Formats: sequence, structure tokens, C-alpha cells
Amino acid sequence: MDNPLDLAFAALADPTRRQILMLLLEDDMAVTDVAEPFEMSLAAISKHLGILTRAGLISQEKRGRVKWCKLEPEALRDTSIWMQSFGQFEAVNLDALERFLEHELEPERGSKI
Amino acid sequence: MDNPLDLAFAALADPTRRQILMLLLEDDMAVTDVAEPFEMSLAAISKHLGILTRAGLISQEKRGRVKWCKLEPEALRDTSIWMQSFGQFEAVNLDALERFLEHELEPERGSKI
DNA sequence: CGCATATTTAACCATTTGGTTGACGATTGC
DNA sequence: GCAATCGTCAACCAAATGGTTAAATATGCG
Repeated sequence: MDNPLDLAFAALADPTRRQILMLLLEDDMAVTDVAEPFEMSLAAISKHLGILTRAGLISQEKRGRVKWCKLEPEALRDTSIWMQSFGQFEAVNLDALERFLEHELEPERGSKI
Repeated sequence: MDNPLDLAFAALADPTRRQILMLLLEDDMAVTDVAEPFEMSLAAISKHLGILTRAGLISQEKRGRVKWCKLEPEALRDTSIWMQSFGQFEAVNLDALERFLEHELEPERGSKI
């Protein structure tokens, strides 16, 4: 019931979490450092980071007692692609879009369509 | 506190609402017709349409007793702009789009979920 | 060891969300 | 006029969300 797209969009719906992603765009950060600019508790930020992690938008790796947070572009790419299928190819129905892609991709790539 | 990006992402986080957007990609539809493929009540669909409308993702126009629903790509484009603030997602990767259409988008076009 | 630092967990709370049913207002067609 | 159709509204409900504080769990340091 909670497919990856659900999790990603739900995670992106919160301004605090989007702001966290912006921070991580600059560099990997420890949880405490992520929390520093915000007025809410560390526990709240920890929850937000859990949501971002479950959505695949970031990853967390513990080194010593510090848990480093890192942006994970793949899940974001999927949501970006979903949106562009509307925003950029508006009014094109999906069957037509797929046919278009087949014609574009077939010549340059292998047979996997 | 509810900026447009919040509303758009929150609206997109629900699979029913994304499916509704897919339906509207094909054509404008009356509320009753939008509701037809779903198992939930008309009132529930009406609420979903209200959320999509407040998020600016669709518009609704009443003609006679029928309220027509129409996709509004502009708000989606705005969410795309947010994604573009990440830089690395500016260009659509066609390979990724193709994989996405095959593995993520297709299953949702059926009436399960 | 013992204390400080880093982070999560637990328990709690208020608000929102996504659904239901039933009543209601508006419009159309016979 | 009257019944059927289209859609929303109100009241309700269970579950999820976003926050709190306080306690617990690692880990590092002197």
C-alpha cells in the first residue's frame, strides 16, 4: 500500500524535510548538525530523518557515535520523472509517450524496450 | 504554513490522487466518471478532487449539473522547479524515464493499488 | 571507570487524513 | 411538477502525522 512514490512524495510534502534535503545538498552531515538550524527538538529531526530514509531520499551511515546523513538522488529522480511526465509532456497520453520513447531510444540503444 | 509546494507534494503523495491525475491526462472528465474506476464512495473522490484543486493540480468547472475536471500542469511544473533546485535533475534521463514507465507507472494504471 | 556526546525510543498529545453514511441543494428531463 | 441525476456537506470514525519531554542506548574521552 505504501509504494516508493507514496513515501517519496509524502516525505517531500513537509517543509522541514525539504529544508533538510537542501542542507544535505551541500554536504553530508551528522544528525546533530542537521538539527542545528531548526527550532524543534533533536528527536523531531531524528524522526524526519527516519522518514526521509524510509522514502529512500537519504541514507544514514553510523561511524563511531555519529550517524552521517547523505542525499540519495535515485528516489528523487523517480519523483522528478513522474512529474515531468506530466509537466513536460502535458496532454500526451501515456501510450503515445511510450511509443515516442521507443522511437527515440531504439536506434541508439540495444533491444531492451 | 501551507505553501503551494506543501499542497502539491501532499496531494501527490496519495496513490488514488495520482491515479486521478492519470485519468485526467487522457481527457477532461465529470466527477462521477472520475469516480467510476474506484471502489470508494463518490464523496471520497469528491474530497480527493477538492485536495487536487486546492493544490492547483486540477481545475473544476461546473456546466449544468456536471462539474468537469481538468488537469492543470502548471502547478506540477512548479514542483518540478523545486526538483531542479537540486541541479542534477534538470534533464530528463530518457533511460530512467523508460524504466520508470515500465516498472512504476504501468502497474498503477490498473485499478488495483 | 565515569562522564559527556550522539542519537533513538517511549509515551503522550493535538491535529490532520482518508474513509464512511445520510441528508441536502441544484439541475435536468419526462 | 416530480423524480432521477450530479455533486457536496455534515457528522462521525480510525489511523497517521508532527510535535513534545524524559528515559535509554551507544560510543568516545580523560
